[in-house]
Amino acid sequence: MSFSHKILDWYHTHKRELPWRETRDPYKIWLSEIMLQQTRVVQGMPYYHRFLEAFPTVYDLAQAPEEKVLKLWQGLGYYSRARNLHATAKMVVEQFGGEFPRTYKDLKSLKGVGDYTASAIASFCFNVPEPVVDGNVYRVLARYFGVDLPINSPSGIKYFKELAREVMDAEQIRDYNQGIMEFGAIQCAPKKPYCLLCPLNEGCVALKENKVDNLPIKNNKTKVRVRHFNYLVYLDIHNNTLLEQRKGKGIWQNLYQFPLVESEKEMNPDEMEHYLKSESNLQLLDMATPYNPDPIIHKLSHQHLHTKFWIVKTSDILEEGTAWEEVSQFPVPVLIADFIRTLKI
DNA sequence: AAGCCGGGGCG
DNA sequence: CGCCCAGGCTT
Repeated sequence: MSFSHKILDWYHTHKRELPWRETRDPYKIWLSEIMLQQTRVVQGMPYYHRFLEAFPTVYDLAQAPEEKVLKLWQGLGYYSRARNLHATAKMVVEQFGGEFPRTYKDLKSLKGVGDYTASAIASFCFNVPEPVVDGNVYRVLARYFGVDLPINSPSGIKYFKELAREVMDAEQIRDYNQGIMEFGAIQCAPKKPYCLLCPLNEGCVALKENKVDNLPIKNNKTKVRVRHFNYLVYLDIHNNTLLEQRKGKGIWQNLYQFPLVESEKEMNPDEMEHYLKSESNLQLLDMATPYNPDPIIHKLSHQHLHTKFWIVKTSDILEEGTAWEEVSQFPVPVLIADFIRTLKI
């Protein structure tokens, strides 16, 4: 039996029942695919249901304010996905008459839709014979065929895409694509796959050559950058505080936060006092006090944010401020959301 | 070609 | 603590 037929057989026996597998509606498929980029199924699932409830159609999503989209996305990470999701909803409504395009090429022109996602939507919804190559597929192909090209090198990416196209089942592309990903997620797992009862163990090069733990190959380990954040949690006598929206290039674009002072090293109360006296026009009631004397270390995949929250009480009225009760309405990073939850006014 | 972009779970 | 997750965009 061929590689693809073994995948299909395994899939029909072991597939999980996932909501986006019960439909061919490109809106729902697209939504699920964007959410599942670099995200586990269990993590994305509740967001998927909440989004469909809030935005039943692409028109509802297109008409929503971006803040509402970001708020619903809060906690899922990689927020450019949410901004691109919103932009694409508008594109579909305005340029495609509310209907998703049906070809790989047109799908790939949508914001946030790259090679994988275009192939996924085209094959799942419209039976277009395009192979999907995600992290699962890289692992399955690298092991089964014994490919040691780095999966994140241009030559590796090209090679795996061509290999995926050669071994796919074009006649059953929807189930085959879902099947090979599911096989990678469940059976050919990253760590400790149970090769003893794998239906593909007979032809698996990695198993034969004892390379299962060494494939796939991936280089360029990301190194972590350490930053020191000081958030100024202003409070006036009405319990109003200040929020600002993150602009520019870096992390958390368009999300909200308290006014931020970034420093080279951890700041102590004297340094903060000095900073506030020189940079702030507000009348302070007493010294700024760190809510957490030991920095909270918020870990992103490529940055460690050593963070102190400073309570800054002022006798002035924060005219541009936000009532503390309203703060939780804004889309914020998890770091901020956790703090808001724990602070008792 | 390399870097950047979140948050969570697991061994 | 490092790796991985239904990747994509920017430089």
